[in-house]
Amino acid sequence: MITVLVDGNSLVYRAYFALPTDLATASGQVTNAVYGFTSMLVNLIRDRRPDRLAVAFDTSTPTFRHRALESYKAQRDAAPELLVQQFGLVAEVLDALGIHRLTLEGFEADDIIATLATRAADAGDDVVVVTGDRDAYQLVSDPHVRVLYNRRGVSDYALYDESGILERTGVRPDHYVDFAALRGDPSDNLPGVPGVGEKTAAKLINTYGDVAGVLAHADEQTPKLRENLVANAERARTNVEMMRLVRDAPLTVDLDALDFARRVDGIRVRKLFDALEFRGLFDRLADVIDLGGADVAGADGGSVAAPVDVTVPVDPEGVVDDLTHRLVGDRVLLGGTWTSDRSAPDTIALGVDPPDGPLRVVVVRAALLVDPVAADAVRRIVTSRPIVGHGIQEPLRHLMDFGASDFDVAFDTMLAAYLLDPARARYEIGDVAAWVLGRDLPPVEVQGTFDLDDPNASVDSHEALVAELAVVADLVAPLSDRLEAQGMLDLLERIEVPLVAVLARMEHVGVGVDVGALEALEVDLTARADELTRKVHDSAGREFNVNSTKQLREVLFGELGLTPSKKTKTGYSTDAATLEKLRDEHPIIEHLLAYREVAKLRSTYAQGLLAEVRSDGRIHATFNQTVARTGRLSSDRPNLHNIPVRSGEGRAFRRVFVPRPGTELLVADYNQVELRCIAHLSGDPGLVDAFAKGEDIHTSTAARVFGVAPEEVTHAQRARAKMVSYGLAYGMEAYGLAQRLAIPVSEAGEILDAYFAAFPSVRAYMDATVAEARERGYTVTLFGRRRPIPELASSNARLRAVGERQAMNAGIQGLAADIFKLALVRLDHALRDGDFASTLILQVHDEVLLEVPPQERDAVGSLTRSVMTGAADLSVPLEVHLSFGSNWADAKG
DNA sequence: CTATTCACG
DNA sequence: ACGTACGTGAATAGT
Repeated sequence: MITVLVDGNSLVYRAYFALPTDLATASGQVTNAVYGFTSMLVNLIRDRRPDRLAVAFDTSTPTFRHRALESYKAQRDAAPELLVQQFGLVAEVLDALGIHRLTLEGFEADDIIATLATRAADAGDDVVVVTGDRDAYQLVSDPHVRVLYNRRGVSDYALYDESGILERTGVRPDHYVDFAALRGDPSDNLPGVPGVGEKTAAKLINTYGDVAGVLAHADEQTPKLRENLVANAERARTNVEMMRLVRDAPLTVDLDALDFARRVDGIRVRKLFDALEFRGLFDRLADVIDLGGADVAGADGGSVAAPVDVTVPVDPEGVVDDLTHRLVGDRVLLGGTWTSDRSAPDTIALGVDPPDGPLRVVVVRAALLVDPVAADAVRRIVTSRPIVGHGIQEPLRHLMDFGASDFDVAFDTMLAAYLLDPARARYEIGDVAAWVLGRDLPPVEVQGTFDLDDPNASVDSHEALVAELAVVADLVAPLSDRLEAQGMLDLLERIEVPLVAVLARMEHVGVGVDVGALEALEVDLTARADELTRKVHDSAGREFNVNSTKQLREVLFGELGLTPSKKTKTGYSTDAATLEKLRDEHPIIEHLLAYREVAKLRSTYAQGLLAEVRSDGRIHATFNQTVARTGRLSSDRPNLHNIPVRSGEGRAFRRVFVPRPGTELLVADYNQVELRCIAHLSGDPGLVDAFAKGEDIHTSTAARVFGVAPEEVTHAQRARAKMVSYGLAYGMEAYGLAQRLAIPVSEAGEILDAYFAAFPSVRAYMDATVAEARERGYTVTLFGRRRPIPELASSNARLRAVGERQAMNAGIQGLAADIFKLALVRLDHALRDGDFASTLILQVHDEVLLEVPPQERDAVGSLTRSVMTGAADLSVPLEVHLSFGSNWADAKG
């Protein structure tokens, strides 16, 4: 017997915030929460197949928790009006679906669920509690109960059993309440013990068993922790009472009354869903429960299906057979699906498109590739002929796990689409098909063989994959034509396409991390963040969430009466530049700035990077080739392009990036590549000359701008010149320069004027670039890369100014990106052609990291330098700085 | 999901 | 009078 108990309040609340409130009926009734909740319910019925099902809600009467604590009451009263008015509709949906709604005066939905879960588990049911409230973790102490926890949105769930809770929280479910009481729960508006986070709370509870035990042993803790425990003992005890769910609430409903019929009055449901305008939901519902015939709708259009010959081999021998006998052709189509964390493939799809017959596809399930014979067959196919696909980087990265390494990528439809319009948010195959071919993904008529006993092997489940390969084959020619017509085919074939395998290899290899050192940083930063939080609270005279700009605003500009400077959309800004100006007004500012720095390092870098370290002790980030509108690459999961370097404190994180044993790290970076691009593009004699002579560019710029001899240039003048040079690439104005240099706008204006007087061609270039872009509607880099700038045609002057700055920047940043990409491709090829063991592991816009065995040090050093300096032939030389080291920080010196 | 803040080139 | 430097990604709070 499967009993599913849903916390209605929690999920309706989640749905409301997950979906936009412009989801409404024609008459204006907002339905986002009802819609989201109903959708969750349908999925729940589909995935869990409940025999018993109930949804519990809070009532408006106060409970013992409200009586105990004022602050507890405050938060519920804050529920938005647009949400409150949807609860009635939620009830209507549940009634129409024959799902029991439960409420109990004086108790919350949680308590009803705790009580029913306990009863059902005692009766031997398998209980699944569905909620977005972590308090429910405590219920998993019963082995018959699991929690399906809504992490965020309407579809991101995790199912926790006892070991899941332990893994997630660090404590067993029966310890959860005591753990949470120490740590506090912001979503319940219950603060915990200051200085005690997840880690400390888990350690304490696992050592002493419960809050009482921890308090009894407060003496044995470090002085600060002891002090905090003693001072907040009462709060911790109260939290336990607040968080402990009631398992014996006086519910009169009988378990058997919760049976879920799975058969409803379809007409009634249809009427309600029609009124709510839930068309798609009704169809989905029809798949999971019996609507008594009300779901019979007219057949849809029915376009002609392209025949595709698909096989899904069920064993390694089948893989070998199908690949060798069925995939005979000149090129191979490649696609696949993978796990959501991108750590492994689920399937690899391989196809051929013979000119005289239907597309032939073999869908290989990744599980079969553990067999070396199957893996070898796949490897042979993908390394023996040109590859065509849509977003090939991902499958290539996974294929490298199975030993494939030399790829000949012929065409990638995703990259082609990106070059044609780099401003798109997504390049899904369906979007590109609609855009280029003017049609949706074709329905495919699947013929072929598969194992009837294995649902995972069914051809149907691979339909999308097969349709993708079919469309890819159709897209190559039209995309090539368009690129050719726009002069970008070369850019695709000579830079973007060859780069795919290079990036896949870098992702596959990953970068080594000293996990111990990173953990030590986290511990240290956590202690300091806690300390600084206390100092901020002390200075403020009260506790508040320092991370909340809203609360911080109240403290700084309300209670403390400090002077705000700039505004954001929602109120006064509290950013670092603002705080910096207030430094002398109040001691809280110094603590705040210190806190911000430490908190950033802790959350984004210490915790963020640790979470990304794979079991091989390395981080395998993704390098995106179709994200940045300028042609740059971007990095995510994690972003390795913004590892701290400017502050000494942050630089510690570069020390944890280490080469694999037996190798050194080589860092090669272009010297002032964007400024050199400006020099080349503008042809400014002064700038070109300075670079040609190998002068320190910022010093010689300062000399010209400030009218002094180069050896007379002061540090401040050089710093100002540097700021001007870089600001230039972005279209900076006097105001912006003044802000950054903390000087009057008039003075900044004089500096800019002096700059343009010294380098007149630079201004001419900027003007010409903007004019050309306005004319064409897009900019073009030296390598032919285009960037549309629609803002230039806007009637809004502000938007137009934005477009002008983008136009100025696009040619510069884009050229630098093109040069760097070409260097990466050539360097990778040179290393592999030369049979070096050295490998590329990371790139950061103008910098590349390699792991180099000591014996290759000299050869790879000079190879890297020559490839990078030779990547483009500009009117100024490209210079490259090389350094070796045992970590990223050392190799920067 | 949006706004704010902050890390990098 | 108004805004004021380009391009990214991640964490957090709050709606």
